[in-house]
Amino acid sequence: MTAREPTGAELLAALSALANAHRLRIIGALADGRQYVSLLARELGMSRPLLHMHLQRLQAAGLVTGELELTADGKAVKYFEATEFAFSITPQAIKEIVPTLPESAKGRDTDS
Amino acid sequence: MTAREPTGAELLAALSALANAHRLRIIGALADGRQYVSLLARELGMSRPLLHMHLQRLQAAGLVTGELELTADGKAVKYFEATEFAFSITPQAIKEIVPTLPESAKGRDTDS
DNA sequence: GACACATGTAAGGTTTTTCTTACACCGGAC
DNA sequence: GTCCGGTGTAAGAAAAACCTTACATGTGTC
Repeated sequence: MTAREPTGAELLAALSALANAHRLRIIGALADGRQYVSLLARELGMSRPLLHMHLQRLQAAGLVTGELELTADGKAVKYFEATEFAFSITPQAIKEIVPTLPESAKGRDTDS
Repeated sequence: MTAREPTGAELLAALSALANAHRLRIIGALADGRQYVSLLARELGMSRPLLHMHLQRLQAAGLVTGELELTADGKAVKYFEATEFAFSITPQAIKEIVPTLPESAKGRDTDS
């Protein structure tokens, strides 16, 4: 089930996206199933624009996916759901992805 | 071997601490074994004060531990090592720690 | 038409994080 | 004493993240 080991950039993006209490609650709320933005905002007690921003951040990291749908009565509603990610975070795992981090070639030894 | 499931605050602190390329490299460098600050700074190509700050952040999250030692020639050197943390990050795991997040009782819907 | 409810986004301010520079201390070697 | 290498920390600027308010769109209902 483990799709593929993430690259350094991907892991960093995921960790950054999850390093926020609001976004953890969003993922927690979506763990059961998909939900649309306005209702999710009411459930979580946050403003729509704020939720929108956090969802963008989570989607950019590949942690959630959004899909715009049209209900029977013609309303446009955007449903989000959590992707089935699974990260194992250990010192050893981090050590292995460090070489794939961006600008990891930056810390060159003293070439002077 | 899994010591104990982290609380929401602990997980959030760990994720926040790991959401940084420098700190990932620090953990990666310490995955092999302990090292002292000045040498680690040279290896990673960053200034001592900056490394000091990042180590403080990692230590505050419980991801590294520091120990001040005196070498045979009387120098005071501070060694850091990575703790043996292991986090499994999945939507379901996040859902379970959400209730233990600080101020999680804030956005509570009208229980009615 | 006005209203309710869904979407999105831009502007702006506040707060947090990040990083550099500069300073302080201690102990051994020259 | 001066130099070197280790420690720590404070001040302040720069950058990024966070959040609110306000505005824009569209559709169905009254």
